[in-house]
Amino acid sequence: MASIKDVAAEAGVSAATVSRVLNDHPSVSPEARTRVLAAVEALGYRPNAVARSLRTDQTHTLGLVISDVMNPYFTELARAVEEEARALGYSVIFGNADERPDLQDHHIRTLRDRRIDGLLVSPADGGSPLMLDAVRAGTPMVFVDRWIAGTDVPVVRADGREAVRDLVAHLHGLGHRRLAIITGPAATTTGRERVEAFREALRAYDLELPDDHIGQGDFQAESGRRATERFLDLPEPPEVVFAADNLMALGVLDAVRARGLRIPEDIGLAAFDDIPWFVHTDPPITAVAQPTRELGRAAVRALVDRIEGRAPKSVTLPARLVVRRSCGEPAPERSKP
Amino acid sequence: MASIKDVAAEAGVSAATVSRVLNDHPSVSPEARTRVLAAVEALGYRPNAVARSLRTDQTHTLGLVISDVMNPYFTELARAVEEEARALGYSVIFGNADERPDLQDHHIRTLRDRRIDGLLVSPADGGSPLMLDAVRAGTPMVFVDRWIAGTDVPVVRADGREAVRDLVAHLHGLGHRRLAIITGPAATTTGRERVEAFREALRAYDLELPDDHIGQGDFQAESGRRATERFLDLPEPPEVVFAADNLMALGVLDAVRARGLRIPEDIGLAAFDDIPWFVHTDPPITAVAQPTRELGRAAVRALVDRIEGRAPKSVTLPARLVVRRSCGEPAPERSKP
DNA sequence: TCCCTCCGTGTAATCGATTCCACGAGGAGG
DNA sequence: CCTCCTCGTGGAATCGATTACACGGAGGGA
Repeated sequence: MASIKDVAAEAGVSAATVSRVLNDHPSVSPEARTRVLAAVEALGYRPNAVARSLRTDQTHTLGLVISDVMNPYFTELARAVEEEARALGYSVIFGNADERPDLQDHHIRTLRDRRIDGLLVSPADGGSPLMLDAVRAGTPMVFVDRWIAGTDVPVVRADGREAVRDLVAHLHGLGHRRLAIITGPAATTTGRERVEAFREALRAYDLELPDDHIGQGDFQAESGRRATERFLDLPEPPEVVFAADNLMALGVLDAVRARGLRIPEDIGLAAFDDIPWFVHTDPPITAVAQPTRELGRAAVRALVDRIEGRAPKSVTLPARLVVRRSCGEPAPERSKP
Repeated sequence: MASIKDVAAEAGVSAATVSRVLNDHPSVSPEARTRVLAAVEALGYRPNAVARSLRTDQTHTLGLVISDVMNPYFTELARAVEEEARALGYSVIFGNADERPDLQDHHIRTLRDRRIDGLLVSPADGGSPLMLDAVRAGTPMVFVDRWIAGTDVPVVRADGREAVRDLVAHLHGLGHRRLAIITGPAATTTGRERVEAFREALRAYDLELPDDHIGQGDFQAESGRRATERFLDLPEPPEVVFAADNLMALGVLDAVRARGLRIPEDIGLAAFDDIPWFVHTDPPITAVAQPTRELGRAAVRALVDRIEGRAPKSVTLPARLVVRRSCGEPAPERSKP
C-alpha cells in the first residue's frame, strides 16, 4: 500500500508538502498542488488513518456500547447513531454488552485502548469502577437511553411519564382496574423510572400496585415469560400486563399463548418501546413509542460537541402512546366494509 | 494517559524491556518482570492500540459490511460475528450499507483506511470496482450470505434448495397450486438463487411460475407490499406468496391486512429467513430458517484463518423448513384441552 | 542599494509502540 | 585461564503521518 513517501517521490516533492496539500494548508504553490494530486491519483494513495491518529491523537471514531443488539429498539438506535456520525465525519465501533456488566467493561476497555474520540453508553448497570474511571479520566462520554446518577455526563433520553399517564388513562377508560407491570433491572434508570411513572399514573386513578403485580424482569424475553406465568398463577390475575420493554412483551405473548389464553380477551398487554413488528403480532400491540432516531442523532451531536470543544447539552424528548388492540376495544381501523 | 516511557521510568528499565514483558518475550529477568508489572498496575497503564497497530501493521479489527442492520437476520448475524471475533481476540467495526452500493463503497473505503485486518462482506450488488480493487489488493476478505462470482474470495452461506423443496412439497400437500414469489434484487446472489430454487422445486410438481407470479422486490418491506398488491389485483391471484426475505414478508402482511383479507384463509404466506417474531405474528409464519449464528461464526473463523496465514475454506450450511400456520392447516400445537 | 518580510519548501522531531543489534556479565568448556 | 555462548538489557531505527523550525528567494519600502 502506497505511503506518503511514495507520493512525495512520484510528485518530486517532500512528504511535508504532500501532507500540506492533503490537509489543504494555505502555503502550497499551485504547481506543487497539482503535481501532488496527480501522484495521489496515479498511485491510488489513501492516507493511513492509523498513522494519522497516532500523530494527531484523534481517531474520528466513536464507541457505542449498547445493552443488547438483538433488541430492535437498540438496533434502530445504533443505526441512527451510525448515520449521524457518518454525516459528521466519524465512524462507529459498536460493542454489544448483552446486559452483562462484564462485557460492558470489556468493550469500554478495548474501545479506550483504541483511543476512540468519544463514548456513547447505555449502561447495563449502575456504573462499574471502570466506567467511572473513564469518566474521571476525561474520556468524552454521553449516556443514551439509560444513565448513571452522580456524574456530570450529558444524558440523551426519552421521558415516558406523560405517555404512561395516557396509557393508564386508556386502560382505565376500557374498564381495567387490576394492572400489573414487568420491570427492567433495578440497576438501570429505565428499569426504575418506568415503574415509577406507572405507579404515579395509577395513583391518579386511586389504583394500587401491589407487590405481586410487579414482575421483576431483566429486559429479556425469557424474564417476561416467567413473570407472566407468575401473574397467571395468582388467584386473581391482573387484567392487563405492562411490559417495560419490547422483548419482555414478546415473553408475555409466549406465556399467554402457551396457556391457550387469548389477548386481549383473557388478558391485556401493553409495552414500552414501539417497534415495526408490533403492528403484525396477534393482536397488534399497544405501546409507548420513543423517538428513537432523534435520540440517536441527538446523542451523537452532544458527543461530537463535547469532543470538538463545544458545550454538550443533555436532551430529553417526549415519548407518546400508540394505541392498538392488545388491551381490548379495537383502535379505529381502515378496513373495507 | 500513561505511555510506555512512563512505565519504563517508573520501573527503572527501558521501554524495550517493558514491551518485552507485555508481549511476554522469553528473555526478561524475573525481577524486571515484577517491577514492570508493578509499574503497569500503579499507573493503570494500557498499551496504545493505535501505536501498536502502526508498528505491527495489525489492528486486530475486522470490518463487517452488512446490507441492512434493521433486518433481524443481519442483526443476528452481526451479533454472532462480534461474539466469535471477540473470542478470537478481534474487534468488529460494522458498516451498514442499507442495500445501497454507494454506502457500501463508503464503508469499504473507510475500513481499509483504518487498516482493518480483514473484511466480511454481504455484497449489496454485483461488485463495485472499489470492492474488486480491495480483493485484488489482497485485503483478506470473506463473503457471507451473499457473494460475488469470479473472485476467489471464500463464501460462507446457507443452501436453501432442500428447504425450498420441502416448502413446495408442504404447499402442494395443502392443495395449493398457484404459487407466487417475491424476489430480492437480481444483483444479489440470494436474490437470484431463491427464485431458482423455487422454480426448480415447482418443476418437480409440474407447476408453472408465470412472470406475473414473480414480484420484483429489493429485500425491503415496502417492495413486499407493492408486489403483493399487484398479485391481489390479478384476475386470479396466487394462493400462496413466498417472500424471499423476512422484511418483504412484513410488507405482504401489511398489504393483505390493508385489503381486509386474512392469512391463510384468503392467501397463504411463507418467508425465507426465520426470526423470533414470526412466532408471534397473526398468524405465525412458515419460514425457511438459516443457521444464522453458525454462519456468522464460520465466516469469522474463515476470515481469521486467512488473516493468520491458514487456508480459509468456504462453508455451505443447510437451511431448514419451519412449518407454522400461515399457509393453512395448523401445525401441531401444544395448547391445553 | 540594502534590509526586512513573506512565501514556499524541506529537514527533522514527534506520536507510542516493537524489534534489530550491540554490549556487558556470567557460566561452561577446553 | 582464556574463549565462546547465552542471557538480559538498552539504544536506536522504524511504522506513516503532522508540524515546528529553518532557509533561500522574491518583492517592497526606505
